[in-house]
Amino acid sequence: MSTIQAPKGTYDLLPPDSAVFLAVREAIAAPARRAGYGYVETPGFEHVELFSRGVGESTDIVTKEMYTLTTKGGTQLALRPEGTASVLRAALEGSLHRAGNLPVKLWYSGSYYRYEAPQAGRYRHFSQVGAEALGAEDPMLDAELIILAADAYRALGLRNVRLLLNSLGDRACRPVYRAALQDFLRGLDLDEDTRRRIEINPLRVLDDKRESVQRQLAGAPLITDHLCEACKAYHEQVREQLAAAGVAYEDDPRLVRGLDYYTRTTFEFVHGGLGSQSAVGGGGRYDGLSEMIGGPSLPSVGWALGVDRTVLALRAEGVELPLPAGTDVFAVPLGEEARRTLFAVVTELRRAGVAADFAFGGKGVKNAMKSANRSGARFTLVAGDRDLADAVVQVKDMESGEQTAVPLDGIVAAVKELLA
RNA sequence: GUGGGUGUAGCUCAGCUGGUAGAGCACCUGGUUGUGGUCCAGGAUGUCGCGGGUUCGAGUCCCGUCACUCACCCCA
Repeated sequence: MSTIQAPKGTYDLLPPDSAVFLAVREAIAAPARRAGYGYVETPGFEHVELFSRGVGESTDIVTKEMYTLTTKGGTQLALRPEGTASVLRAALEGSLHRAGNLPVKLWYSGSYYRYEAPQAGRYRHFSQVGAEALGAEDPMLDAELIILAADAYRALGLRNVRLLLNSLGDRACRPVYRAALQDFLRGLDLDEDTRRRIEINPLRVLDDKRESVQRQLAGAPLITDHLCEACKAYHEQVREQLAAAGVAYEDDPRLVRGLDYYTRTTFEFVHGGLGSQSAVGGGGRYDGLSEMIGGPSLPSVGWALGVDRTVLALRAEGVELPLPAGTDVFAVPLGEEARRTLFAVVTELRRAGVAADFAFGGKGVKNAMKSANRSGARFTLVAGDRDLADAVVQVKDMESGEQTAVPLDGIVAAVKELLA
């Protein structure tokens, strides 16, 4: 046991579990890639202002959850707490929006950092896969993204993911609603922190999970009743497309997300198996974000799905992903000459596309066979002096236990044939 | 930041009102001079989180401390 441990709130991905994470990442990204989303990768840290202006000065993320650092030159940087602002910044900086092909569709996968008290499903270093579609105001685009996410969860075999849907309105109708909500909230019996939140970001009070607060919110004005005609029509079209695609959703007029940049469509995928957390993924439209970080008007929509939380959800549902075997063939040599010969065969097999491994370390046969068994290989190649004298290799089927001699000079083709 | 729970073998954990540490699994060796998974026989393994105190004696009681974990807040 080493004295130095991983920092609080972080985790290592080790075999065999790491294979599940890899598969989840791949499964979440796959639908987006098929839908024309290109891969984007941005730095792990950015200028602090990107997040303070983008994500919002009043959000928890910016006020208390960012890892910030000052460079030797005095530049204020922050480890990225989320992906959208970075991706938008990168797209603007790379002028992707001027290539004349809107929307710009991008997907990404990476690590994010928030300084929070860790608990089940919530880490200081976490992993998410995201997709963003920049520069188009089209309800079908909102629907496309939601469908892609829903399809990703379905492909993974998750059955109990629920989709919550809401619209937060736009520049025209949100301020009116905001004021109405503030009026209502000011009349409630709330603690000091929450009262402050009423003035800064009243919508987020709706998100408070405390029973004492929720009870008082029963009669709160709903955004749904305050949407302008344009927003109402837009939202209706998103819902229509989801229904047409067979994606089940629940209208949740209380759904508010923790980032300030959302407008109109917002959604959250929730799951009951994550401890006290519920969101496995979420996103929405952010028509004003580009301007907030100094860019042109670029109405956009996107989501980010948590990889670790998706893994938790899979575990909670008892879903076992079909993971490809790591090793197809395992070679067990007996003696020095056989070591050289079989090592060459293993190299050849790998070059021919067969996952092959070798008994390293000069272990005894019994031990080497044990390694072969643990590798999960379908076949084991065994060879010693006797076999080499006959120019053959013993090919053992690890399921049936049957073993047959195969000529050495046709071994790769023969093994490929057996695996086909 | 605040509260609860837990720290004993590689892993999961047992250890009652204090008497010098245990199980299952995993691991290793042999039964099988060149064969795994099953079976049988045998074997190794611990600063009982750390520091202090009480005691003839502490894994067990007391104090402190650290770590992990869950929950509040918030979110992926």
